[in-house]
Amino acid sequence: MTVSTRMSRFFLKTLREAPAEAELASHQLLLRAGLVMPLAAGLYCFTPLGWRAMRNVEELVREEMNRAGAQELRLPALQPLELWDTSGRSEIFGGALYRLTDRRDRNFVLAPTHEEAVSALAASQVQSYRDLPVTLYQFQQKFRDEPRPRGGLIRLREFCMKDAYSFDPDWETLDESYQAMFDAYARIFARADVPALPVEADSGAIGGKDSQEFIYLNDNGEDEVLICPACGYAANAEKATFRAEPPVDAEPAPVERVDTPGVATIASLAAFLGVEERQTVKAVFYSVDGEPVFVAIRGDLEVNETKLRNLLKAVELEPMDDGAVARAGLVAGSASPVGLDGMRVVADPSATEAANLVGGANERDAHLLNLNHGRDWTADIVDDIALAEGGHGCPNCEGRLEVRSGMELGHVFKLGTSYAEALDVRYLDGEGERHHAVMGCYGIGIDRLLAAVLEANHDEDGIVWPRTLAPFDVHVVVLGGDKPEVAQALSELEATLEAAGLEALVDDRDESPGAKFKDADLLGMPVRLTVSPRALGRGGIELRERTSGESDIVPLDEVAGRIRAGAV
RNA sequence: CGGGGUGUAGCUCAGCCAGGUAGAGUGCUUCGUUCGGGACGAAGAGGUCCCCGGUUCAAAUCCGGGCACCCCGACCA
Repeated sequence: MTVSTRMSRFFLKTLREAPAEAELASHQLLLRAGLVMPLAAGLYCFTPLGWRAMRNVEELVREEMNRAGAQELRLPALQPLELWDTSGRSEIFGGALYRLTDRRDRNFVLAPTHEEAVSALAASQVQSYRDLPVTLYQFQQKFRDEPRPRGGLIRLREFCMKDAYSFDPDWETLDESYQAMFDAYARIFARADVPALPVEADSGAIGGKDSQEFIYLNDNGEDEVLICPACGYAANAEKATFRAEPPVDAEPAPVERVDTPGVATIASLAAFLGVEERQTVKAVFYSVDGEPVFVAIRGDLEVNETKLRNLLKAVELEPMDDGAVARAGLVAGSASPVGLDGMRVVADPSATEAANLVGGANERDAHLLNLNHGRDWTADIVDDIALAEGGHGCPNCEGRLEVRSGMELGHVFKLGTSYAEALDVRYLDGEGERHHAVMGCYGIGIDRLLAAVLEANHDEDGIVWPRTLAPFDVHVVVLGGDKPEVAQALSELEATLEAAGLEALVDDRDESPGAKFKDADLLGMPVRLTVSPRALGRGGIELRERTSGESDIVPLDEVAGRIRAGAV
């Protein structure tokens, strides 16, 4: 049973102008339409109208989770710090983790995510392979002490996430659980009218295998993705690989020292010697968990710090400051992996596979010609640590990569056994042998999805809600409400809508017609019904579609049917 | 955490340079008129000029310190 909501009594204020703080379209609309009110940086109050929208987004996600066979549960947001020490993530999360103590000085955290808690729960429940596979999910507030919340609901310090976790007996069945979630995500974003592109993503230092993000390509996004228009390859910049320019072919020649006065960058070195940047080797220095690391990569490429961090399983990784560089005996601008002592050397294959590269001599204003890996220097670790950039070759075809920005709306991730090991999620197989469960995790930021829905569904007049997410099915504008025939028609209309299960927002305020129409456009319900002497004189109610702007006079007894016909 | 910007009525902003009664539009209240795309008139309510300190006879305004918010960057399972 539904009851229409009277705007004269509804807790809602719209704004004629957007507050100055808002830049993104979604942020402006959220404030102008009165869906949210900022309380502090990264923290928002949802008004009754905004909360209806949030609940609809949540319900859409819930339907698809249930359809995919996941089971809803609820885990606490407040958790003992000990749990996070057990998994090792109190350190990994660092400053982003909200910490607090209780009255007995015991340490707690406000959970930024729930792998630990769900694993602890699974550990207590899962015993046999008969208990698997299982996928559990919840809607829960997450707390992250973000250094810079931004963009309205785009990056928050407290937000609602739908987080799901799958537990499988092995990697093969995990593939199925993962695919079920992937498919559910595709349906969710399609139904929410937000175009989301699945891209390969970084799986982080915690281990794990496949990981994909659903990215809404948008100029205001925070994430960079590389896509190949030719074959459709798409990957987060943190993860992307590429086809580098081939090295210049040459037979190894003897090392030769040259004076290079004033040369301290790859560009100036290449220009000075008249060679290409890909014929040089670049040195970059990092402080990795307190230890200096020398990174060598071909001169035309940049280091991907995420790849490097994962490779070294580093918690803290930052470029070395000038003082640390000097203390390590390195000469910035002319550093060399040749004769380097007491320091780990990590190299990208681009630097080890090319012959006769130009590199630093470890003294100011001098470089060495014809450096060859294996002969003149040797890296401790050789692996892909190169950053893919726009214009690079696609790894899968002959195309060229393009850089686009986008918002991460969802993330699906094959975690593996790391949490199962840390928190002891084990089961007995058919032969009586004990194994760790293989996990996957799957997240969607509900608030951010709501923001993306607004980014993707608005025009110059305001919001254009997708039918599935609109806070109300219809927006009824009442004109001349003091006239008996209008009051009579309105009351019949409300009864009709109620009987049809349609939720209505009824603008019965004492406002001018223009003001009501403007608000109806701003609030963006899919259908606007106008009850007025004029429309009644023409034989019914005016029905106007928000999407097309087309309107029609419809007899009262056909209104519900018309609206339904337009619905999915 | 680095760089930039902004803080004056619910909202958008002016006033600050050059110290002296705190303003406009919009919104809100009341009355009347109006009634199909943010109507008109009249009367009203509404401010810790972000905070603390200093200079001065006098500070929204000048000086010092802090805080908050926004944007860019760093960071972001």
